[in-house]
Amino acid sequence: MLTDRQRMILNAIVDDYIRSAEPVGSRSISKRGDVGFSPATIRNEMSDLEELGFLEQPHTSAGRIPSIKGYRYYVDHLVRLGESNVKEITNFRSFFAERMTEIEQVTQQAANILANMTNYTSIALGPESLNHSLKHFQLVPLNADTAVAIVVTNTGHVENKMVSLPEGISMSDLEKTVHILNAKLAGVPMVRLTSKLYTEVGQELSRYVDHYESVLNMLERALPAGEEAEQRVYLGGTTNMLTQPEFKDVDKVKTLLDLLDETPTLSRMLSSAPSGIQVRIGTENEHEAINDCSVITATYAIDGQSLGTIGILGPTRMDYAKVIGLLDIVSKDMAMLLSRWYR
Amino acid sequence: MLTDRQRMILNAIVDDYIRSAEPVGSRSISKRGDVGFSPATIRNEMSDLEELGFLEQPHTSAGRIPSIKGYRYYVDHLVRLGESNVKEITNFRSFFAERMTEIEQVTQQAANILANMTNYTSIALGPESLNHSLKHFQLVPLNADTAVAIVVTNTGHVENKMVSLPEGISMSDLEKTVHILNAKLAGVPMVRLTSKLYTEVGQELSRYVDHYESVLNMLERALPAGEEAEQRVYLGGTTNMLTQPEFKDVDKVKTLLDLLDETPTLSRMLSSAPSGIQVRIGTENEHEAINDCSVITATYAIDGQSLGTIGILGPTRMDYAKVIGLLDIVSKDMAMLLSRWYR
DNA sequence: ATTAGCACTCAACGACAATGAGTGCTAACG
DNA sequence: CGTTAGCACTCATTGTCGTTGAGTGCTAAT
Repeated sequence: MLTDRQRMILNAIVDDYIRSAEPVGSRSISKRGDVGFSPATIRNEMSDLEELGFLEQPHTSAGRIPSIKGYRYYVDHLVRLGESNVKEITNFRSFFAERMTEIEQVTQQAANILANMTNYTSIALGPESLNHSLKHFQLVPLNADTAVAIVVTNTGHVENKMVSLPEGISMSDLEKTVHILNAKLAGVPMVRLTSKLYTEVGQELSRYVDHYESVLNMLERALPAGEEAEQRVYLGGTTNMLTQPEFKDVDKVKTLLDLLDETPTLSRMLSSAPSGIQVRIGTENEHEAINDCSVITATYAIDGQSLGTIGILGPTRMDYAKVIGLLDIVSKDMAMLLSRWYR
Repeated sequence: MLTDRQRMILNAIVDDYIRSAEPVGSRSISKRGDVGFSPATIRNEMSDLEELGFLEQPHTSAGRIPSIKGYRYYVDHLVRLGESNVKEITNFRSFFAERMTEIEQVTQQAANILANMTNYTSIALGPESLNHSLKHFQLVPLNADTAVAIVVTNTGHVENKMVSLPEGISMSDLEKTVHILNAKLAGVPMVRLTSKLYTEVGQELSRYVDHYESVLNMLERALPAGEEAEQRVYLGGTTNMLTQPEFKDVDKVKTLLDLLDETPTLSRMLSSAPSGIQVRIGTENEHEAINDCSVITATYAIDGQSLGTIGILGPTRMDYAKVIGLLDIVSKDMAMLLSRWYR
């Protein structure tokens, strides 16, 4: 579709624009050296490239900037993933050498480090706790009518919630209840807890415990309901975008930051990403607020089971080579790191 | 110190400036009606007020704006806390009518609502968990060498942490350990846990459990260490500031948002607030990033014991009357709401 | 096919005048 | 004597108008 020379020129323009954030003209390309043609020749090619939709001109007497289509071609065919900064990677690994203990911490840290290394904003989606299974359930009564319900998953994730106890329930009944629940539901996937509660626990409960219906009701409220167990979203470097020249306008900043505050939206955005690395450029993103941003996501997995997603949000003019390389490595590292929890 | 007329004029200027964000001139004051003098007279007074340090002039041919000292006088002597928007308050209360179950949720919600009502940024400091005492301790083994340690306080707050188990410890020893710890430390204030661990639990443990030293060591890591149990900070309306005209400069925005990301700094800032309502105007704040902001904090307490602090961060030109009134009511409501947990 | 040459376009910048909101001062007024 | 009308003055803001220079597109020469 494109001649070699056109590819070279497109590549040069995108590279230059990524560095400078300013429209690049024929002369500066010519001077770079790697395209050995005169400005005039390059101009002709640029004109063609514009006609083909790979370039745009902010106004007649300015240089060219890549269009969405141009970036897309660059990402798909031109970007070379040079040995992504070795120093930074070892840096990343050393951070995690001291074994972190909480899965949440690991994810948050990874997000922070990625944001620091790239100077863009990072968004990480923790492992879906719905894939986990119940390890242990516990009720800690605080006083006569309230208790804390605690759920521990096989991965060490803990959720807790306050529940009000059925009136007049006895301590021993409470203990029996917890015992039965653990006996029957340990090992059950989190998603199926509520349904299994009725099929498995119900009758057993009715045999040993008074008012078993209200107890059952209480238990249902105590267990994390499928929907509300939203995947947690971790953000890193939210303010990094403010250093990018494309965000010198406060209104733009506000719409972006407001989007970043909407956890459910982010969650949906990332969880819809396919496995492996995906690049969504400009208007390829659904949300208008980031129509001049790009989002690169990497989903990591163990044995084909997806564990989580980590993404970088930057201006369309972002350093694709660096970010893709980094995400590739980091996502693989994450999978390794997390494998501890998933044996 | 000031004549009645000067007070009236100062009040009018601050009010006007708070509304308009623009230097206010003698003519506009005169037209307001509540100061029945000609522009010329007002000009003379304004000149005096400037000499006294209550007003400032951006440049010779502009109106006046209040100085820090001017705001201070306004806050201390002039502001009238008119029945702070009844609708908004009932609004606030109805939000909490449906009893929230988690103390964290309550605080976060309060922060969000305050931010919405004021259109400024709110910062809330949760109740210090250090005042709480141990209700229940639990170890849930995940596999042969790791377990989740769970600590429940008397207020229903749950902390959890992963610990690696001493090698080759038996299940029954683990159970004994947990049992002993609960027997000995239930009711002990969180701050004293670690110290009591050695004095109270140590020898008991040595009597019943093998390798009791490594077990003790593990327990110490499992309990929340005093320092790391930082008070949690809840933010609301971080992006609200971006709608304020004083933040049309992205650099300013960045320094502010960066400050808001530093949880420990915020925590220190709020926790140093005295009981009751405090107003810190402009440079009265230590941090340079908010030298043109004001922070109003309210600390709420039950029976003289401070439970937490809630604050509003806005431009110096913020609506003091509204915010102070609101904070006063909200902080009292918070105390009531939380009293449930602290009986 | 490539490139030198040239006319043309247009954002960015600076100079300059016009505008007008606001002041300070002086003199008049009740 | 306190108040106010009048007036000259200041200065940020706005708009106009060349100038500059980076960059293009086209044509003709190589």
